[in-house]
Amino acid sequence: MTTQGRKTAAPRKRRTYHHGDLRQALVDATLALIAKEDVGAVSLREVARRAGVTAAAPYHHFRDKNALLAAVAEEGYRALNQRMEEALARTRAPDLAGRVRALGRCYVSFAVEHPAHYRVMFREEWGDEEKYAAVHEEGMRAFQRLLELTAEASAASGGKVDMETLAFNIWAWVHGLASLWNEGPLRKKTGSDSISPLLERSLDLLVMLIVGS
Amino acid sequence: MTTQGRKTAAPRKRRTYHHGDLRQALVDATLALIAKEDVGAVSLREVARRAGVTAAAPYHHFRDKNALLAAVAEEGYRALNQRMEEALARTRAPDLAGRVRALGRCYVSFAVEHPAHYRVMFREEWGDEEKYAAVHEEGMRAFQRLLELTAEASAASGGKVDMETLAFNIWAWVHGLASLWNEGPLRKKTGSDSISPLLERSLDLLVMLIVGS
DNA sequence: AGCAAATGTGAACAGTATTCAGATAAGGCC
DNA sequence: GGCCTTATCTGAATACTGTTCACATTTGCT
Repeated sequence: MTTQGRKTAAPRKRRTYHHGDLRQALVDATLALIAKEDVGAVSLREVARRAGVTAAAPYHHFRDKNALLAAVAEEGYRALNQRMEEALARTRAPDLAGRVRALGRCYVSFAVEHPAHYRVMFREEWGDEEKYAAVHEEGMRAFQRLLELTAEASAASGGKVDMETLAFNIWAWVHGLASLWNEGPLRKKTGSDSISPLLERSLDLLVMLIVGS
Repeated sequence: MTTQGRKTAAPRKRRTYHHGDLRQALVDATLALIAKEDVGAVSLREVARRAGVTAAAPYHHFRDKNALLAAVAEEGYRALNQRMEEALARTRAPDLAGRVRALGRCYVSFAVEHPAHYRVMFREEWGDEEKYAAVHEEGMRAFQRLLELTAEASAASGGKVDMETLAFNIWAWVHGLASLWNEGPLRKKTGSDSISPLLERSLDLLVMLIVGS
């Protein structure tokens, strides 16, 4: 890759031959790398280096580089799910609109506060459900939470719009918002360094659509 | 990367020492590669090989690998712009809703029909406006087209929603739809192999929001 | 204590981006 | 035509990468 003066230093000396919790250390190091550069800039060797271990060691914990990235994605989904759960529990306006707001706000906030995690969560790689079953399961759980809301909305509208279509579109909406913010275009065009103002106005529109359908 | 038996054959013999139009040949080869695998699977050497040239030759046409990808992105934006222009011209229901439909349909169709191009267009890399000015300019042109529509919509609503917020949200919406389709989740959850049905229902919702705002 | 399984090391292989000096062709100028 | 500057391409070199392998070291179980 870039021929910058990457510190090729040997891994830090460990006192013990065995690391202790290499698996998590690798996941953490990976996350740190993605955050600093890009998911494409992650090299297994650099990850191993940061964990204080040689390049071959990770293969005792992950089938290959993709499996390591999948573990990061899985961790991301788990964190998102937990956050969504908390957000729903904490909502003091538990009517439909209030919960839609809470969920949407929570989703976008997560993506914007953890762009590294978020980017890894959406990769074509995880399309193979058998190979990456864990990623799929956590992802499904999040979507399910959304479906519960749109089922209500759909029923309230007398079934004019079916719940799946509604769920797909809300998902696309917030995903697009988060992605375009993280990838740059929106952040650049708004000039702001916080997505909050735009997010709140967007939630207004979103609620408008839901109750008006 | 993968240790599959990649054909490491030497570049095809050319009659002429100079290629003729290496630059475009490289862009085309890159596109073909992205389409077959992923943007991460593009190697400059393989691109050069397919163009029948050695690994160092591309450096006379592009500063580095990123510059080559940027050229692909730029070409993508140009194609999208042209398509949007045609779509607007061809619309036989030129009222606001009709044009929003046309533009949205055209945007998502492009992204779904050219996932390779589309994926390259949205990379954080191009954030540096000075380095990748051409990419930015073409991207801006597309957004401008959208702003014209939302300006009308905003005015029609008596300014209840400002045109930029509206533009951002419509963009996020269609971008999310296209991305989630291309990355897999939506394609998988709908079970369909065409986005058309979902797209049309989504456009219904989109129009509902616009005229109802 | 002893042994099998889990976890680490080093060296190897094939592939990658990028640079550089030198070879070859094209195009303008006399 | 001849000549020379510039653009383009080659080959070899450097420093990376993912992955595999035989082997070393611990740990946990009996």
